[in-house]
Amino acid sequence: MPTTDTLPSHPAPPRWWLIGVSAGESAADGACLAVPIPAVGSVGTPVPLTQAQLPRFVAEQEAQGAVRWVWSDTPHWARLLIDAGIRVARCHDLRLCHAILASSEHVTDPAPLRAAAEWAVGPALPVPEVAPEATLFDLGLAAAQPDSVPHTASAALAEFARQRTASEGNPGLQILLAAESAGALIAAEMSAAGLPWDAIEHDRILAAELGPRPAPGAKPARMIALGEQVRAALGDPQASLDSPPKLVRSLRSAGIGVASTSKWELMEHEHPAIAPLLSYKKLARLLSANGWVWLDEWVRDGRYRPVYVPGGVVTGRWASSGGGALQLPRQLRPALRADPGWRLVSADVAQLEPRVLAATAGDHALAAAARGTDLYSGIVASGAVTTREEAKFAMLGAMYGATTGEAGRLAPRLRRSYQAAMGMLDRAAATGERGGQVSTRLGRTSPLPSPEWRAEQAQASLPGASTADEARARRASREYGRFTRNFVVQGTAAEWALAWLGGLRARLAALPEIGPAELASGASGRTFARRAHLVFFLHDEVIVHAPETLAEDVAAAITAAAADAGQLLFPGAPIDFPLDLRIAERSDAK
DNA sequence: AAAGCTCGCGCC
DNA sequence: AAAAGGCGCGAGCTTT
Repeated sequence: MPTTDTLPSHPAPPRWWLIGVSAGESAADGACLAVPIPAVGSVGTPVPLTQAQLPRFVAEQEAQGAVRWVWSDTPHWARLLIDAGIRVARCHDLRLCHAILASSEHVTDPAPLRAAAEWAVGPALPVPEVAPEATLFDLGLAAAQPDSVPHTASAALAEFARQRTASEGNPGLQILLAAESAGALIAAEMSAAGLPWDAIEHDRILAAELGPRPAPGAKPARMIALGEQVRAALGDPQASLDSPPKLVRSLRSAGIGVASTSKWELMEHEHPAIAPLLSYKKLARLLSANGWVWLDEWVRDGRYRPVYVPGGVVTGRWASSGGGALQLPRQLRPALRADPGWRLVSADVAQLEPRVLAATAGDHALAAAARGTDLYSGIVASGAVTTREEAKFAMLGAMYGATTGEAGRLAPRLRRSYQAAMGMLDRAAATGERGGQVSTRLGRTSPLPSPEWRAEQAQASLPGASTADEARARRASREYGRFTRNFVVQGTAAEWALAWLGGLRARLAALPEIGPAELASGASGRTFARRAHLVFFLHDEVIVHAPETLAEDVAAAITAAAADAGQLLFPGAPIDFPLDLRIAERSDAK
């Protein structure tokens, strides 16, 4: 396998340029300003540009060496560049970075950032501090969020200055801001490129499960047949299977004592109606979530284009909006298919979160268990538990705060073997139970609990509090502790994944473009038709669409980027992040 | 009619 | 199989 061990390092520190809308009186529609920022606190002479001139200007600057583009909102600005075929190496997304800094407990004076509430737009809103003297009027103002951040150059310059001050002297935060911004670029590029999708294979999978595509509004044949079986077994020809409340009533009249229609509960009962009902529910889910309607709406010209929302989850994970990109059922994986002459290079990290836990906590015993490729087998080998399944369940339970059941029973054994890791989790939980904040490795900070949560805790500690008040408050307290316990692991894992993605993007950019002869027929108009590019990212998994001739190089780049990410977050730590790598025409269902 | 809710289940 | 963290989405149903 060819190696890509070293990246061309930046010959000079990146230059900073800010791009914004020109707000001058004489500014025509679409007039922009590019403002050089030669040093902290200084601003060079702005360059006026039309929107049409912008891509070329950006490309010229990129050609002269590393630039970091500062802008209000990546989807807004990157789209112009991507459509013009221009790739930027780095950016600084003011909206996303504002969200991180305004709520970070590592920023000494967040007040100027919090006062600039016009930048607090989007899903990763910091929970506003509610001062005791705040009036309802103040709260109303704080709650009224604008639809988008300001795009003017002057507003962006002011916000950038606040952010520089806030992150000064904190290299962790600076890495996080860079990684978050790289993620925003990648999300925009992945939406533009699309995930190569074989609609015919998708239809084949649907037809095999559901029967041929029915007329609009009609139920597929297999669902009709299963529905009849269920109704016959229940002895209730009118039973509705699509409304949980009605279905519960039908099941109870047939003597099946369920309180809900969840499959876990259904599976506990022996009745001839159960098996066909579970099959029916599975098919109904497939049809409504990823059926023919989804295919028509989301797949065009052989590409599925989901909308990713970087920073959409408080822990730093991405969310998605529309198309359900983060919930694609494994069943449909075979519909992911490379273009002719291309390959899908897929990689996922084996047990990312426990590895991150071992590295963050500096737990040598857990790091030793992770030494091989399978951390859970390593835990078994250490003698803490007896089977791999037990190890997995106990570890997930420890990170999620399980107290009962099998995971709760196994917890003490992990606690003995991995004191540092479990101690870190317990401290994070204790902080959350008190209503405090915790932070990830690089400094993303958990939100404060809501004012209602605080009121509930305060109520329970009053002299006249009822036992019910106390029990409710304790439950809410434990719940928040489970959240902060998980936050430190999930959030740091999300940072590792962002660093991996960002590093991979840089390495892919260093790979050659393919020549016109290798272009797939009909592909010349596509974005990224000539180079290996990211097409999918899901928490601990990436898929790169690559020309066949470059597939091995891409695999090496993915591996090297994973090693880089580990060193960036945990320099010198004795932990690695092994990958499951596959090069194939189709993504397999695993 | 639209908006908002819960349920259930897909992903990690 | 186990029930513990983070999500998005569609369907049904209730409220406005």
